[in-house]
Amino acid sequence: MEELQGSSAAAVPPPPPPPDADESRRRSSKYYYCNMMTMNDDDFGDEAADGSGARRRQESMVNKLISTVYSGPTISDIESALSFTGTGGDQQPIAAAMDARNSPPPPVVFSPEKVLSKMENKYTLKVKTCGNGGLIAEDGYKWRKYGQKSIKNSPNPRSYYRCTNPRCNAKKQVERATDEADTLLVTYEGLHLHYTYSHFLLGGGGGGSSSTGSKKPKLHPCGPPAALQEAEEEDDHHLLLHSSCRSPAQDSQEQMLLSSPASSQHAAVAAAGCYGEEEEQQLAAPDEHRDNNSIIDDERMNGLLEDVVPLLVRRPACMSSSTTTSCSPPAAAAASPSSSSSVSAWNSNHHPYYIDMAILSNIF
DNA sequence: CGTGTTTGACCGGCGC
DNA sequence: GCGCCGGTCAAACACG
Repeated sequence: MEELQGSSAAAVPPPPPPPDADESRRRSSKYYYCNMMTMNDDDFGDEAADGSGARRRQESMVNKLISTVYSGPTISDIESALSFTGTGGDQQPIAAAMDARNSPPPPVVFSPEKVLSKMENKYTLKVKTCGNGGLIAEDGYKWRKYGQKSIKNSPNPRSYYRCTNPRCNAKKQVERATDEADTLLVTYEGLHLHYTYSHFLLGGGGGGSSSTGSKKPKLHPCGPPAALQEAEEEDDHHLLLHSSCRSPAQDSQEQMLLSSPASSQHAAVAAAGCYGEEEEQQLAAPDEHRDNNSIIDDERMNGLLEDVVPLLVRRPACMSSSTTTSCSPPAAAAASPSSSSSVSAWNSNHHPYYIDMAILSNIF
């Protein structure tokens, strides 16, 4: 099992200290996670007894689950960070998100440029290559190489990649580890403000990759889940990125989320200026313009959707995993889209809160 | 012909 | 101010 490198540990803000040793123990306990997943109403005390129904209980459970087993920033944290307007201009966005968890939301004075710049962050992941020497950095995004540099004191050159989406500022640097020939150090910077390309492909019948799928798949193709499945079958050490592990059920979740007026991520993206003015208006009042499905389709075509949350938040550790088990839910769903068990489990909670179960399932 | 890669040049930050 | 270094640009090139 690959672990996040020290550099990544430095890049990713460490979780806040646990309130007590017992809490720390429980947080690190898989047993606790399992118990959380099987909690009944009694576990939530007043919240279960206030009569607000299963929805509230689900929200409570989800919030409690996240706040307990996932010490990193969450969707709501990102929202809080996006609306953060504190005077500490140097404050890291993730740190802001972390702080936001323990403080009431500040007044919303939105500044897209400021927020987007604040959201820039770097984190380094250690990625194993596959046996044939190729890179299995199937992170679901499409990268364009724009430079390569030989680095001092390093025998291996560093390659620079940029997301091909013109409205996305995500970048990454790839270099081979000096001490481990089969390991690549991938440094991500910036956010993807769009779907993963594999997400598109799920609905497109697979085969090929994105709009330029006919091109040769070199270092950073965005292979469809089917390709990932094949790769997985070929080599147990292949990496399966969360973003490449989307299941049809996830699509369903996202569509449901997007259909919801309370789609906070939509709001975040729209508010961040990632949509055009017309798009924002349509998002604000979709019923006045067209049905939700057409909106979703158009937005997919524009490549701008819920992926405002960086991989850092969504599950960076997945990349550092050398096994496929860490992504088992989506991987299983991708491998067997018709599997009712995996899909139902993955889609068991139709909830307006977009809880990426891959995050939870890969924490441990 | 469109798209992506390669690679030398250029630029800015930083230390001395 | 100078040189080093990392990051980016952009023209040339490769590929399907």
